[in-house]
Amino acid sequence: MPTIKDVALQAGVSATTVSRVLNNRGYLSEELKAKVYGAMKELNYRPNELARSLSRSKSNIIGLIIPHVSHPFFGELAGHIEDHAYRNGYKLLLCNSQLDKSKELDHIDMLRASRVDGIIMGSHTLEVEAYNQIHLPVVAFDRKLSDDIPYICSDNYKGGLLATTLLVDKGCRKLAHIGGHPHLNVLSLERYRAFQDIVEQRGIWHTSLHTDINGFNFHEYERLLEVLFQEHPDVDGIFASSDVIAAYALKACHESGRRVPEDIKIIGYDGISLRGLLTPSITTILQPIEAMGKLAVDLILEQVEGNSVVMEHVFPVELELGGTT
Amino acid sequence: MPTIKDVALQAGVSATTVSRVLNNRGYLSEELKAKVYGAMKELNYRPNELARSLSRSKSNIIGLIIPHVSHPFFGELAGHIEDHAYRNGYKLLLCNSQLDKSKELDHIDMLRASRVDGIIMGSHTLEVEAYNQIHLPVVAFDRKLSDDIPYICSDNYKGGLLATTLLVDKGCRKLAHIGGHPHLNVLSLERYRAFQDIVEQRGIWHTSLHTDINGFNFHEYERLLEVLFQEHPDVDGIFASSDVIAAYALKACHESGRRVPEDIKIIGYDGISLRGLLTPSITTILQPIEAMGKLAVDLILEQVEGNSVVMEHVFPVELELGGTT
DNA sequence: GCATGTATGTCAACCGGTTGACATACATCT
DNA sequence: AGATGTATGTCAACCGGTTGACATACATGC
Repeated sequence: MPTIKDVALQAGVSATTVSRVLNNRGYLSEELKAKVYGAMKELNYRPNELARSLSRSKSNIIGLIIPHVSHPFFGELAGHIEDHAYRNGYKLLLCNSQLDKSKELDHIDMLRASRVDGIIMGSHTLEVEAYNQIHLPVVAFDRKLSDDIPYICSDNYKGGLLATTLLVDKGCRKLAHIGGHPHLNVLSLERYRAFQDIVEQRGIWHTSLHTDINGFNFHEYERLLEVLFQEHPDVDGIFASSDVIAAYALKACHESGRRVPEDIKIIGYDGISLRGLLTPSITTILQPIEAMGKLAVDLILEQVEGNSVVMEHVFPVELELGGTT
Repeated sequence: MPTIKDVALQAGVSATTVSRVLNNRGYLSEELKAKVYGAMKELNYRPNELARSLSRSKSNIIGLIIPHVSHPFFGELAGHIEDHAYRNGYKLLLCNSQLDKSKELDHIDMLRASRVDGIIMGSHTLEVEAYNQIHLPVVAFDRKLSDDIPYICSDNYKGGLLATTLLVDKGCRKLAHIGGHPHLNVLSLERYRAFQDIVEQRGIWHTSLHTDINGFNFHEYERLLEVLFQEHPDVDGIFASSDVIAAYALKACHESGRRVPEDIKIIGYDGISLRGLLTPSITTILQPIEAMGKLAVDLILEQVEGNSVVMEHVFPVELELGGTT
């Protein structure tokens, strides 16, 4: 690959001048610019971003750590993040943590070594201390990591309220909740808190199952549903904390001869675009995924520019009625 | 962030020595290593990968260009590629082309400027010439770009054969094929060729619709199905060139009161893991997505190491019977 | 006639590592 | 005693850009 010196030679100017043209600094005649750009084109020259990043101490790379891109929710989120980063001249380094602590730590280390300008954490299986030592712009999804790491989430409590209320109002009397492990300190647990508040307040029978709602091991969901129907065959309403789980619940109902929504009702959470693909389409709580991804990038950029940012970003949720309620 | 000089100072050795320890070059006593590693730990030091990459002329980054990660097939593929790249000490720079020529070109340019060690092309909307000018290790999915760019695909013709034969054998007499645009020079068109060969050979009525099978605009699929059922309400078999399209076909059938598989049969292609989520689960042609992603990374690594590689990699496909046939 | 703005050039330091060349010193082996 | 292996050090060049300092020269305005 040609270097700036090759371009300088070709154009008959100095390397400094080429750099000036490249960065539009100082006085530059149209003539000179044409000459330099011409030489670049002839040599098919691209400035070495590694060298630029090194001398500027800025890589224009954002790191993204999520459980796994193959999970529909995170795939969509990652897609929006890449789109928005690209529009702002940033590149995206993608990391799947697979919800494995050592992998997540490795990835954080690697991103720091790569001198990314910031990290978006969609996975956070570690202790808060680990995140405080990053010393880089960070944005977290769905978890408050510390007082100076901004976080983005949907209005989880409200979403849980809407979902549970709908099930109860539609006549469900034996409710099951399927959500994340309580020991993971994520904000989506608020959905469960809302569920509990409603069922207890209305005196409704309920049970709750826990799993990795952001995991990628979909077979676990199938087993979970099996267990649920075995232990509580007369459950008539399920609030699943992700659309993927809701989809598996729907499938389990079909396979066990339960009619949805007549015998049992199901509501999910997330609003992944694949929700419309199912029959019946699942009732769900919509999170504004695109806006959330876009904001994550913006919050990194603001921090990169040294601006102070608001720490808490709660996005409104919306109930979307489908055919499962 | 501390530099190698800070570590050297802290450990009371020279920067060269620290670099030696870091890269395990020359004679090093355990004592010295302990001293240097101790200093690194104290300072929370991470070598600057930008500087290393620059001086080694090797970034350990692989670029991946796909239509969009939010498309389930490419999300899964990207997931496996990241997993395997990570295991080999490589990082992944993710790019969504959105099947837009200028975006794809921009991304190629950007990856070249970032001095990635290789590019995996899952999107290729440009003319072959554009790819020949990359002058970097490249691997393509589902398209032969030139004589020296290795490519990976499934046995498309065989897949098309299996799919079409199944529909015919199960009694379908009015077949529709939904696949990619013929002007895109992709190998998946072989699926259509197999379809044509079978239906013509057996003298079966057929029609064909074209769309961006790798696109992300799922609403287009809905419109397409609407058109199909309006123009040919008596179609009794659909071969969709992706599972996502098959899923939309299934949905359209449900909504229009068609019974699947009694009134109409559907078969997809890809074998995305979400296929099991639908009811009935869709019959499909399985591609070994994980193995294909893994090979893409391996082919880049082989080229990076200067080894010659086999150019054509056709993976076997498998028919998976679901409930839609 | 001098200040100011425009247009280009050279030189060297710097970003943070890597690497080859060379020096030194001690231990061991023959 | 000399060769060889082990262990560390210094120095400088290099990767490919960026940037500040400084020099020069011509045009224009007052």
